[in-house]
This record gives sequence, C-alpha cells and structure tokens, in this order.
Amino acid sequence: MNHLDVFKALSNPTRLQILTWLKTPEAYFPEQQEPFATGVCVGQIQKKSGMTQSTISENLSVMQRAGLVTSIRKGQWTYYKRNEAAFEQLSLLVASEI
Amino acid sequence: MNHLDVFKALSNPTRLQILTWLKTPEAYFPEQQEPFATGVCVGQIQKKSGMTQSTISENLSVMQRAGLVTSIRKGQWTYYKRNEAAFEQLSLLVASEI
DNA sequence: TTGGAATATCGGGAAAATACGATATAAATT
DNA sequence: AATTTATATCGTATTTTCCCGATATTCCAA
Repeated sequence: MNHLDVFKALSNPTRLQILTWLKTPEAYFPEQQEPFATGVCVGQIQKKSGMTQSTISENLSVMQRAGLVTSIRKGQWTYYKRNEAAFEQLSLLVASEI
Repeated sequence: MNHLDVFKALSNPTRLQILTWLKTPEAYFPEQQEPFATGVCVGQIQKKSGMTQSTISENLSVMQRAGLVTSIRKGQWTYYKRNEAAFEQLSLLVASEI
C-alpha cells in the first residue's frame, strides 16, 4: 500500500462519493440485477454521478491503482467493489504509523 | 473535520515527511532546547527539509487548516505539533464511515 | 462477420497545487 | 528608534489534477 497514492485517490469529491455508494450498493443501486457481492458496473455509477463515462472510468481506475477497489470483468461489464481490507489497513496506518 | 481537506493535506510527500518527524521529535530534532510537548519550531523543520522557509511555512499552514497540527507562538518562534486526536478521529472515519 | 453496447484509453483545455523568491509582519535586542 | 531574527504572506512559473469529447478495445448477439 502506497500511502501517498491512497491519500491522493481519496482527495477528490467524486471518488469519495463513489466510495460511499459502493459501501452500501443495495441502497444506491436498487435496479441492479447482479448480486452486489460482484460489485457495481461502471455504467450504473456513471449514470448516478451525472459525469461522463470516461471521467468515471478514469476515477475508478485511480482508486483501483491505489488498491481501494477491485474489479471483475463479466462479459461486457466491469464490476467494481470496495476492497474493505485496504480501508482497515489504512485505518491502522493512520492510527499508528503516520 | 473536513475529510476532503484532510486527505488533501496528506497527499503531499513533504507534508507526510514533516508529520513523521513530528511524531517523534526527540529522534529528529535532538538539538532542540524547548520541551517537545510545545512542538517544533518552523526553522528547525525547514532546515531539516532542505526546502525554503516559505514552502515549509505554507505546508504547515495547510496541515493546520486541516486540523492535523496545532501551533503555539512563543516569542519569535512558532511551535507546531501533531494533533493526535485528529489522527485517531481519521482512523475511525476510515474504518467505519468512508 | 457485422453491429451495437460497455468500458478503456487518448489528447487537450481549464483549474488547482506546488515550491520558489521577494516582501511584510512580529518580536526581541541593541 | 534601528537592527536582527523568526515566521507569514504575496506574486508567479511550473507541474499536476480534473473532466471532457473523441476514439479504441472488448465482448456479445443477430
């Protein structure tokens, strides 16, 4: 875990918003058919955000590179979900190392 | 605590470095006379960083606005120290809210 | 095998962040 | 009062971030 990249990934309102949505996807993406354990696909997040597809794709990519989310490709869709272990690790880091 | 401002404040290598130094000032500023509970003055941090005085002053200011450090003026000197409560709060936030 | 749908990548313009030198302010000393 | 020391603030050049539209890639379905 690269601290700096993680903090940079968290330094953007759009990305923080997405992380909130992904924390309880059943509350924010009720229309989704796929089980939430798989994640939420890019298009749903994009629609909810009101931003362009490329912007959301890029923001998800930034968070993935930082390790905050993971993705799985299923057919035409890419499902993103939070990497909760990363948040636990970050919490410990902030509490004791930084 | 404004999450976004806190994460922005942590998204810079110079500021992360300073926070590390301030975590155990007795290890990094052995020449200091003032008790470490007071904090470390700007000049010492500046010398150690190798950056300019204005840059370090500004970086300390960013962290203070985010609530990560506090400062006390004593005569000509301004002593900065970590606000450990802010880190504990941030740790909990990362663990449960974000 | 072609067309369409979902996502990723590219290139760029605007805005924000960064670190600098110069200058201002504040406090202590002479 | 004038000088020196420590810190803060200002103006600026450069770099980085952000979001966009356009295009490329990947996969599925007709």
